[in-house]
Amino acid sequence: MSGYHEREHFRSLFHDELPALFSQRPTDGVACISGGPSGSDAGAIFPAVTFNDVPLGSMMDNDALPRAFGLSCSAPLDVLGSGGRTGSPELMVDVGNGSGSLTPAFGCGGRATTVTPNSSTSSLSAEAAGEEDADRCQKEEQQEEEGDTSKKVKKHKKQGERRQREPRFAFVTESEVDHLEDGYRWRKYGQKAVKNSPYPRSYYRCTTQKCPVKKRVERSYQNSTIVITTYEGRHTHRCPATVRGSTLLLPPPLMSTSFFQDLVMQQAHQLNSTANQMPPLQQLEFSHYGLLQDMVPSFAHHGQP
DNA sequence: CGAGTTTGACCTGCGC
DNA sequence: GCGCAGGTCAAACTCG
Repeated sequence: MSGYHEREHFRSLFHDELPALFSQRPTDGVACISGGPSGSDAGAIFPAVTFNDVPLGSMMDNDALPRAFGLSCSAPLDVLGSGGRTGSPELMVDVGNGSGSLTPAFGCGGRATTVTPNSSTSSLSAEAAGEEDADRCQKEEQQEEEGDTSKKVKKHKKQGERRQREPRFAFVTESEVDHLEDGYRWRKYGQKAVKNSPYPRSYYRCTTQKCPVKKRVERSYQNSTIVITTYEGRHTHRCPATVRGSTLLLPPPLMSTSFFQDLVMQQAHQLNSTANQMPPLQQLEFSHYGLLQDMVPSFAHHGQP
């Protein structure tokens, strides 16, 4: 089977590229990338939650995943994705601090019929960045107190407001198109050349008012057909594509969203309660059509104000 | 004319 | 402290 090699291919891709994406590696009590230098699960066989016919637009609701796994923004979380060339989007989630792991993985059993015309493969990764924010906020506050007058042009921070960096989720997508259609509207606000890469990195912001979500798009310098899209933040609104009525096209749920969420939250709870033990990998095998479609739009409403 | 893109300058964090 | 690289801003520009 080629699946293993494909998975390894993307895993190595992540190891090469994600350090750049996730340059601020958490240190204490946080998760490590699957199979990474931490070696937490270097040889692990990832359990699979399988779904078919995943609309990428739904997956792109980056808010869904942390909630799907019962994690708050501050939860230590790394999600590592890998996938194959044959339209096999996968999602791997590692939760823990190296002393344990919770690794539900989404594997797609082949045909991925996406709503986007320009994607054939996608994967996902995430990071939490709480500690860094604390430091940053402290420094910002300090700067304000000191009345820094060297800022000639602008201040990035709002007065009296702590800036928090949201969790990030990186999709690795094989595509000829840089900016993948994901159902949301984005406005490009910057582009930077990336060191050691011939391809620039583009910065996008959700155009919806007061929506803080940003995303970065860059190509792999190793494989120019691979696009790495990193989402940051939570959408404060529904996916425009969904609002337009696409939800009516979704198949009826065959497994309840709450069931899945409860299951994963239960695992997370188990992990927390056995912090120093290696929890058994639990395998979830869902081949039901439309599981994620059921999961994601529903989660998109959880925790909304 | 409004929305989106481009691009140079500036800010920030981090390693040395 | 300095330099580098990533990230962001905002004016200028383009496009429909």
